[in-house]
Amino acid sequence: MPSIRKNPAKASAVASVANTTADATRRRLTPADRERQIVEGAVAFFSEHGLDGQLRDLARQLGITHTLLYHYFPTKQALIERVYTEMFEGRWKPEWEALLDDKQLDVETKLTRFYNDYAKVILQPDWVRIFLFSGLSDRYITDRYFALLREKLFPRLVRETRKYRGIVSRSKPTGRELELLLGLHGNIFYMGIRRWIYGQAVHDVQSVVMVDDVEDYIHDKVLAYLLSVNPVLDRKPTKMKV
Amino acid sequence: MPSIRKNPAKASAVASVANTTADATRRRLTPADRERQIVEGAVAFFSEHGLDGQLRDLARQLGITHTLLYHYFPTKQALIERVYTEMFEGRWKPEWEALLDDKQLDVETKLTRFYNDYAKVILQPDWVRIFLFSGLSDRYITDRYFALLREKLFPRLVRETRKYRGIVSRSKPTGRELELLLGLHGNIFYMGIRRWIYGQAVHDVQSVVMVDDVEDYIHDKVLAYLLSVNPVLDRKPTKMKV
DNA sequence: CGAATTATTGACCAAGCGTTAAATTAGTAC
DNA sequence: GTACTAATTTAACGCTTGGTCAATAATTCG
Repeated sequence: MPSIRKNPAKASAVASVANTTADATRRRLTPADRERQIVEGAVAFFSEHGLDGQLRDLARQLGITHTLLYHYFPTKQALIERVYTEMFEGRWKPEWEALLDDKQLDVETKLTRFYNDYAKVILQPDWVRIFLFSGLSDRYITDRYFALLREKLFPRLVRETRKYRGIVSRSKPTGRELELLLGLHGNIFYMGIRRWIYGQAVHDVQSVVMVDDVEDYIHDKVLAYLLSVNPVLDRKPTKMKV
Repeated sequence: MPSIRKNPAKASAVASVANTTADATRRRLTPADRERQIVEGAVAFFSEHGLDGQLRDLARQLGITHTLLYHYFPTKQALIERVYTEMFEGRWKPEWEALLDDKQLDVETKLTRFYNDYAKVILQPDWVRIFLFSGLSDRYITDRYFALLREKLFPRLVRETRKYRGIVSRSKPTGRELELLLGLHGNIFYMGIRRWIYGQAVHDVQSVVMVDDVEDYIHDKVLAYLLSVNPVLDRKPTKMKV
């Protein structure tokens, strides 16, 4: 076997893409570091190529061989699940619940603050794309995540909305109540879809920036939701013939 | 070669799944029929398994060999593009433009009627799923489709919204105007996402029916949009410190 | 420095992929 | 029936995939 380590320079050149640390010649990271690197690389990689992306490509992107991945994760699915828990379960902030439960703040303020901070977490390419990839395949993460929302978020938002309307009922939310609420929720998520799925910033094709305006837009959407909630929910569902 | 046509019964048994016509033993369709069958099968298949789905599986689902697909479509991509044009380009109704241009009807009626009919076209599993699959991969169809919307739909909706507000300006829509409008648009599309991507009818986990309520929900959403458009667009974008 | 540890690699496998070409067989016309 | 056409299948190629395992070499510790 005349293989004398073909060309270490090539490998590290590729590795430098993912390597945050400057040292490009270093190999043999400590297991903890390597594992971190793999997980973070996997997030970016799966986000772009989907969960069907090839491990060899991921490895190449990290500047390692694909077999090394198997040293840290027994199977591809294990790596994927690790990505799931790290990205989604781990990013839910309990303080959001506290914020929505706060008895001092008014409803508009709470909703605006919550969705602004929430948006900072979920309105990111990795989050949005992996979430949809999962929804389109086995729904492993979307199912778990919606269970989380149904338990910790939606009841609070329904309660706050009712408080805003001057209603104190603790009864099961109606279909229209939830539909309107999910409208707001999806409205905000749709900003991410447009940007990182469709690649359409739409409101201004030139400046894909939009970052600065996002808080204003979210405030707009919360306001629009609250403004509509009374007239719409009081409306008789007169079926309009089409 | 001792192959005496292994087991024709097996093949046609599988075929019967996709075969609408009763005759299960028939093989050798006319080219036109076979091509239709392939395209329709491909729509359902790609919608479920994504555009990376295997041709062998599609063929099996149709009860034919995968090589026969190549007799009708030179390459997999050709088949996909055929699906694209048939499903998306072909389903845009020019009458929608006429409806929105109608000078007799009031804005609320027009928007409600439009989105109700539009929803009937796009709020279907094949449409939503293939659209997102495309957005997550090469964006071939989403790019083309958004070009369509930007040309034929959004300007009309902006114009109608302004008419509703009592404004006649023909100036380029502002970011907030479009953001609000796309909010409505995404709001409706999000109903499809919830149903066929997340598998969450959410408003009532039991009855995944919802079909009857959809018209009411859409009317709600249009109403909510129109109600919010004045207060929101008149609001000073005072950056709320968070 | 030398030995032990273990992170990392190269070669390999079986299965599955899109695609091509030749063989077969169903339908049709005489 | 026989011959012709073309729809359909069988067979096979080249490539990629997730996964395995023995060999290699960087690091650590005495």
